[in-house]
Amino acid sequence: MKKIVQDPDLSERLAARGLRATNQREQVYRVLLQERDHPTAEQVFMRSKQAIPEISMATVYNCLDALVKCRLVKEVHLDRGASRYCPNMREHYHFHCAQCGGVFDIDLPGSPSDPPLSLPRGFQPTEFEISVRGLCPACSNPRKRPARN
Amino acid sequence: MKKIVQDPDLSERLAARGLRATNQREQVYRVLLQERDHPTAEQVFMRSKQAIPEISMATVYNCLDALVKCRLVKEVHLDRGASRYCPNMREHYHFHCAQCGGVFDIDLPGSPSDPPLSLPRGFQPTEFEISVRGLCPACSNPRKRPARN
DNA sequence: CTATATGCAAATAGTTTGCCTGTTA
DNA sequence: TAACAGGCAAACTATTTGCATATAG
Repeated sequence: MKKIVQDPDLSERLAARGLRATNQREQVYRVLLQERDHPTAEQVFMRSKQAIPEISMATVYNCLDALVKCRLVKEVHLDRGASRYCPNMREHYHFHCAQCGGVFDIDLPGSPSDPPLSLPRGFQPTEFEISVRGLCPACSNPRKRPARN
Repeated sequence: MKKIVQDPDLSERLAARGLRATNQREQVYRVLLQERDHPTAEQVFMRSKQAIPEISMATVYNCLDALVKCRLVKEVHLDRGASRYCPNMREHYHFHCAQCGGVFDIDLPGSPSDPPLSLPRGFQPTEFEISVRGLCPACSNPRKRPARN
């Protein structure tokens, strides 16, 4: 497929990170930016197919890996199961609702790039991954809005 | 296999949680308590075979699940890849060394069962999982002790 | 004696790889 | 036009399941 339309903004963001701007990469990134619900690779695949029907799962994985490696996207691991992808690069953690399955970004208190936890002497942290399970506001208040599932 | 030896301490701990005390369960739990290096199911399997050569991988998974469900053991998710298992039930988080691969338990500051993070109004946390990647003391100080890998 | 656990093998989910073709820079 | 990306199918890793037999309580 020849490249038909290219989104100059997305192309530039990719190029700025040293990534070739292909339709597939732009589409995968666009999908992540559009619905920030922390989709799995499978979900990204489904959504991307709407614009590029011939896209393959392997390409979706390749694109996601490329976006993660160049730090435009974060890979999120909640429990076992499929990795989820998140284009929010601010320091934040994830709240995973046990009832509705929703994943919420929650900003860390304190100044950015300030370690959210103190570590014993000698440990040099490079990356934090924090996830909290429980009930989100809607699901913990069933009178106001009954929990779906 | 008839049960030959039973460790009264482990049996009781299992029974106290409503679990039948089988040789396999005791052995799996014993393996976790002996070397607290956060082994994968595969590693638990290998070590358990030394005492019970006929133990199967499916049984190891069953035992681990049972131990996790009755809250004698925690399942730990570092990056993608195999789940790891940890018999330390104090509130703590994990430091995963990017160099040597070691996993370290680090106690949370503050009083136990005091939420380690503040959550926005309405979120009801039940479980925290915190992992930090980086270099452990030995690996971040290569002059004193060069990093293996 | 009965509910539950084990062991085996086959099935599944998620992800990765090899290889050939197509496209970007 | 060379290096890199895409598509397809097969491989792989971690885990789960179905079912017949064995065992704990």
